[in-house]
Amino acid sequence: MTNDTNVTQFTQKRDCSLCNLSEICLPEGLTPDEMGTLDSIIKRRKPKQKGEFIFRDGDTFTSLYAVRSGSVKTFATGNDGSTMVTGFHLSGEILGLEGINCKQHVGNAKALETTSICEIPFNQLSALGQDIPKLQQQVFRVLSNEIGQEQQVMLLLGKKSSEERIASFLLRLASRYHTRGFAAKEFNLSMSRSDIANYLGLAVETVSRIFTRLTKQGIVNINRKLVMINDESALRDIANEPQPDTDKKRTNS
Amino acid sequence: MTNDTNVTQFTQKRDCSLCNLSEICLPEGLTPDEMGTLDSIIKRRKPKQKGEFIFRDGDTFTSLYAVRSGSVKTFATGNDGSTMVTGFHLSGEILGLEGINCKQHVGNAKALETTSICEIPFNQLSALGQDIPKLQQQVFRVLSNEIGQEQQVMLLLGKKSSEERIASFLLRLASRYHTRGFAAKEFNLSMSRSDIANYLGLAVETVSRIFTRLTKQGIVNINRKLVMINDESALRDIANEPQPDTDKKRTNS
DNA sequence: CGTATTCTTGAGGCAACTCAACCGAGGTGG
DNA sequence: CCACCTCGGTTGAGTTGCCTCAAGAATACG
Repeated sequence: MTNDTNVTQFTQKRDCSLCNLSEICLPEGLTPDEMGTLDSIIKRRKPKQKGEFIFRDGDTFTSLYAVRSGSVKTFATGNDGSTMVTGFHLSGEILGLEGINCKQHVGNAKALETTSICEIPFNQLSALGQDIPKLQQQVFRVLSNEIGQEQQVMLLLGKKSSEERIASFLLRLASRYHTRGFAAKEFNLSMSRSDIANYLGLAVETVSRIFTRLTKQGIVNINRKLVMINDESALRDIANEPQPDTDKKRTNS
Repeated sequence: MTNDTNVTQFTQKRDCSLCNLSEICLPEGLTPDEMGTLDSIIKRRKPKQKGEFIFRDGDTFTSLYAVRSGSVKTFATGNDGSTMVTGFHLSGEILGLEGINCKQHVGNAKALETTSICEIPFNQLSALGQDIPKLQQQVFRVLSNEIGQEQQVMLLLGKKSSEERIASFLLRLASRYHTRGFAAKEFNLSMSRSDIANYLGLAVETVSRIFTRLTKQGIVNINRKLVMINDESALRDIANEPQPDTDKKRTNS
């Protein structure tokens, strides 16, 4: 869990089998052979620079996109031109799932930093799914997972206060970084305050205020883009989320 | 309740091919042969009465459930015991998609009225998907569609005012009834005000107030459970949603 | 450097919530 | 048949959390 790897290896390993994300990405659970077949359809283009689009609203849907490194935001553009952030995506996550239904992307995806992407042509993936049951299951699983995640966000947006939203957001980011093998207690926010605010349905000022409040309380330490979580338990309290079961006694009081 | 029509034909047509929902449900686009194969795995149990559960939070996931008639609400139960409505589901819609990922249902589903359900064992569906490409695609499509729908709700919850939420909600219901061949301008709310409020992230009182306000303005006519939409265009204005691309302009104001 | 952008901080207003009372339909039982 | 209760829905009054507006501070960038 070091940070030195920020010097992105351009000479990235091209195969899924060599990618350290294969455990949490699409290939999870495939045999080496199957993974090789999957590999053969995946296109790996040159990394996107910050601000570049992966796809745009209305683009014809042809592929899913897996984030290999870096991060991406997805957002919709309202009829009035306003933008509405619908998600942030870290390495190992799949983008573009909304497009399958209508063969057209609904929303935009843009790199928040230098980001490398694996492009997975969907027709070919679908065809492979016919031959490799486990792969079909994986696609189902990824789609289902996305549905579950979004329901979580719906709950957050519908029921939680501003402070709860921020706390949940930070915890969720921490947990996702942790899953990817990065430090969970110290990480960088690759998105702006205004992206965060937009995503959480808050005003920028509110996000800023709560960041400073939580910092003053010593629960976290947020300075510019750098987040340190000092008291995860307190944060979880604020977020109104159950403590993880690492601790034997659950909700004694 | 006026249950005269509730004496539904218990002897309902059992085959997808005879179901008037086949156009919008899972079998959409399958050949008669394929539909027959799909049919063979579908279990049709006796209808659920109002208040009965289809599945509960934490239940082992084995099947998807298609609403054949009636309506269903899905809801999560918070750690504090509070309930949070995550969706309403009409005929032709598929429930339980969130469960695929972890082989366990996340949330509850409960009939809002007498409701008949087709149970689709997922392992068998998945296996059939291997043999019937079009079926695999359909499952992908249904999952993707759910993702898109949920993103819409996220937007609604994150950015819209109470009035916009109500208007959107009514329009969406109308449109869904329309798709199912029911009248779009006049329908029944099978869910309570408090379910609606909970779903939309509002207080019951707010829902009530806006219903009466919209009624006084003549835009709709909401009396008890019965909704009539008098001025769809105005409602769309309030919802801040684009007018449908109909050649004839309805707004002659 | 100067300018632009992002972030922070403060003051004030309003939309939606909470609290509380009332209404009306349905159901129950005397 | 009416008295009573319950429960969902409506309405009003007062409160508040978050937004808006405005201005200043910090940082990025050409």
